Amino acid sequence: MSPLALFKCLSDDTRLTILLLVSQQKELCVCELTDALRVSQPKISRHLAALKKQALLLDRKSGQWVFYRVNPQLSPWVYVVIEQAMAASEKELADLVTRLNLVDEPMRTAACC
Amino acid sequence: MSPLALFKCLSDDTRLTILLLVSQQKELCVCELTDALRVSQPKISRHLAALKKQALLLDRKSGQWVFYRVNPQLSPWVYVVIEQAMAASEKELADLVTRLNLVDEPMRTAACC
DNA sequence: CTTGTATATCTGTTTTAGCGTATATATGAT
DNA sequence: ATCATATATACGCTAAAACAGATATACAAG
Repeated sequence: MSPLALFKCLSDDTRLTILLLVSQQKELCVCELTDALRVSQPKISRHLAALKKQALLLDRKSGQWVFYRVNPQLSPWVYVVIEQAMAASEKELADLVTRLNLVDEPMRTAACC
Repeated sequence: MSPLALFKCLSDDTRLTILLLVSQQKELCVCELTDALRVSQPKISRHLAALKKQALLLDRKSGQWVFYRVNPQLSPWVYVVIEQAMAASEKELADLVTRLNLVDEPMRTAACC
C-alpha cells in the first residue's frame, strides 16, 4: 500500500474513526460501529467497504453479523502511522469507547452481536 | 493539528510529494518544486498555500524567491508520520532528488534561486 | 413460509477538491 | 519608467467524494 493510498483512506472522518476504534477494540461488528459513531448503517457500510478495498480491514462473517478487524499483514510503517493517530486522538477515542460499552452491555445481554 | 487535518493534507499526490521533498531538502523555492515535480507554477503555489495554511510548511521570502521549509514546531507525532511516509517512498523520492539536482546546478550557476 | 434483523449496494443529488487559464503583485534589472 | 522573472490568487469548469433514502440479500427465528 502506498502512503498516498493510506492517507486518502484516512482523510475522511468516518473512516479514520472506524479504523482507530477497530484497531483499539480488536474486532467490531457493523451495528456496534453505527451505535458508537451514531452514523447511519449505509454510511458505515460504505466506509467499511472502502477500508476493506484497500486491505486495511478484513471481515469475518458470523451468523447474521459481520465483524471487522485490522488486517494483520500490513507493512509495519502503516501500523506506525495508525498508532500515532491513535495516540494523538486518545481523548476522542476514549469517549467513543465509553459510548460503545454503554451500548454493548445491553446488546450482549440480549445475545446480540 | 488533528490527525484528520494532517491526513487530508497528505491525501493529494502533489501536496504529499512537496512535503516529502521539502522535508528531505530542508528548504526549496517554488521554481525548484515546479521543475522537480514538472507541475505548473499555479498548481504548486496552490498546494503550497494549503500546506502553509495547516502550518505544515513555513515560508521565507528572499528577493524574488520564496523558500519553503517544514515547520519545526509541529507535534512529534506529525514528524513520525512524515518520516514513515518518506521511508516508504524512498525510491520515488530518490528519483525526484535526482531530477532536482539536474535542474538545480544550472540554476545555481546562473545565480538563480 | 413468513417475519425481523444485520448488512450491503444502488440511485440520484449535493458538496468538495482540483485544475487550467488568466491576472495581479512584488522584486530586480536595464 | 519599463520590462522580465518569481510567485500568488481569482474565476469558471470538471470530476470525484460523500450523502440520504430506497432497495436487495442473507440469515435466524417462529
